[in-house]
Amino acid sequence: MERSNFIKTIIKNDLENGKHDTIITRYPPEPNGYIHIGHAMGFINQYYLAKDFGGYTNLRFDDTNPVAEDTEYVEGIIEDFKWLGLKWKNLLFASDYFEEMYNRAILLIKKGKAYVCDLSIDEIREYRGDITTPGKNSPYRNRSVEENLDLFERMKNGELKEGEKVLRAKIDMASPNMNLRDPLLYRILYAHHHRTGDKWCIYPMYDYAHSIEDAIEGITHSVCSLEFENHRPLYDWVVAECEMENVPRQIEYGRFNLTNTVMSKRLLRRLVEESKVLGWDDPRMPTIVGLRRRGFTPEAITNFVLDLGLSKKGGVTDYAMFEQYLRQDLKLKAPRPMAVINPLKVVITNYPEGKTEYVSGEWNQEAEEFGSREIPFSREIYIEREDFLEEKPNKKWKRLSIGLEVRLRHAYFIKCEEVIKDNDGNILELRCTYDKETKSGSGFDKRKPNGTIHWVDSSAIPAEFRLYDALILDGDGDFAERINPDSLKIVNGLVESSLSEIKHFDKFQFIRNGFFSVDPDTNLEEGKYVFNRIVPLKSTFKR
RNA sequence: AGGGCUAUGGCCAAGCGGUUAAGGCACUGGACUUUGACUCCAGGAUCGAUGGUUCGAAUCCAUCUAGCCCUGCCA
Repeated sequence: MERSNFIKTIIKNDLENGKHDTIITRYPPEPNGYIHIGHAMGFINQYYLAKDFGGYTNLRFDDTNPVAEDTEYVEGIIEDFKWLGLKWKNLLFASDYFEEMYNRAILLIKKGKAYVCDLSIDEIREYRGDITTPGKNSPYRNRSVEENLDLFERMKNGELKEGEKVLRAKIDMASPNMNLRDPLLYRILYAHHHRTGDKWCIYPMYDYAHSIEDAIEGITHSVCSLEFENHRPLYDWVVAECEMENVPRQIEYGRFNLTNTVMSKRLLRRLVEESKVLGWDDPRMPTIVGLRRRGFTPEAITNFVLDLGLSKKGGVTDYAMFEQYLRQDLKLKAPRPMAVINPLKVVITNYPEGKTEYVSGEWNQEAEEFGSREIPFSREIYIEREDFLEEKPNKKWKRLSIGLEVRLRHAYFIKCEEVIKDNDGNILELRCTYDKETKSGSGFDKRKPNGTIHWVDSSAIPAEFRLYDALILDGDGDFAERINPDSLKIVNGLVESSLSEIKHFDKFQFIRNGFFSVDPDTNLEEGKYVFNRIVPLKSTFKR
């Protein structure tokens, strides 16, 4: 709890002043789609806000619009939040309170604070006025309490058609805050609700429902994003006029965005529907299912969100910051085997044919508990094509070139003697010699190699590597025109044979290549190995 | 009669009248290195602008500028 933010300050004060003894927050997703990292940020913050102060959080589905919502989504959302390691005291639904909301609406009517309005949707819009001109009172605004009660009853009983009438709060048609111009409280909807079925045909609107939900649950701090700031007066109005016992305080924070991606359900849906990505769980998607498949861990996401902080300013955070949290998380957790993504064959001419020896390599030199494995080494090996240039381009070049000697990690120094090319000049293979004296671990220090490169031998397993890049390119303007056509590259390479028994979602740091996660497309029986690159390693290498 | 909100180095973000204005990411040097990784060291802002209050202001006041949100029977 070292890092402070304005909401923590508020909570701390409320605790010190004795306004509250326990802090209760809530996260209220609408079950109408998949959640993304922006939602995760919301819940993670609410969760730790309460937890850090000894309180708790409720997960409450805001299911007041049956037209858009579905049980399928609530299950998906729960699964995603569980995977993130989030915990909630109560799993609730706005629909749990429909009865209570209905009763409070009647109270409002009796107090003369709400009325049934017959205006059509277009008329309501017209009467509302606009930003600079005050609205006009609805001609139905002054109906008697008895008439309102009767009409509202008939709305509830299904005696009216959709759109025929609505229940409205009686506040102020001239308010500069549009939300206070007699906002709608209930509308008629003959839609099947995923939980209440056909029991109701009137459904409460967000502003009315949300306030009551929070109050019923005794939420102390109702945290939401900035766009609800203008709704706060209405939120407070509902809580007060409905005479709710608990008075929650709504606090708004700025949402965060990440560079090189999009964070809106609408846009994400478009990517899926227009087949710009393979689905909601495409590893390029910022959805939780996407990030998970890509290989991001709950710890990396949580630490990132917590360190990001919270403010009223929102903003766009560098994707690089997010990547760094993944590297930090996996640094000591992932074994570090060798994989060659773009193989170039190397024949070690002075190594005996048919011979295979085993060299020892620790799985992770920064985490000894991983131990080590024996890596087969033989006459034919493969190195990364990018690790060879015929001529050393500059003094900084720390890889292989003709006449140069490099260390094969965990094995021997090899020296490039000859390049074999086809008729078009493409490099087919390299002929090298090795020096038996230089074996790793032998303590050989007579010469310094030109660098250390990774390799695999001919027992390596063919594998598919999926390399991801920014989904959305930098720039302004329509995001559709900034979709990166090269956000996914699929290449075929090799991984060392010790990875034969991997499981889906296993994570590795392939030496010098980056962090990878085993994709669920992997099928060992079929010999199909698929690795997603989560993030590359940082590099100061410049050509 | 429009209202609400925001403004601290490239990006997040602490700071709440007296600090050499935290920290992370990014970037640039350098050390180390069997990953050009990791780790370690070094490097940058006077706080949107302008006035004012004060012995003293990023922190208080005024004005201005820029950006975001609000006119769904969505949430």
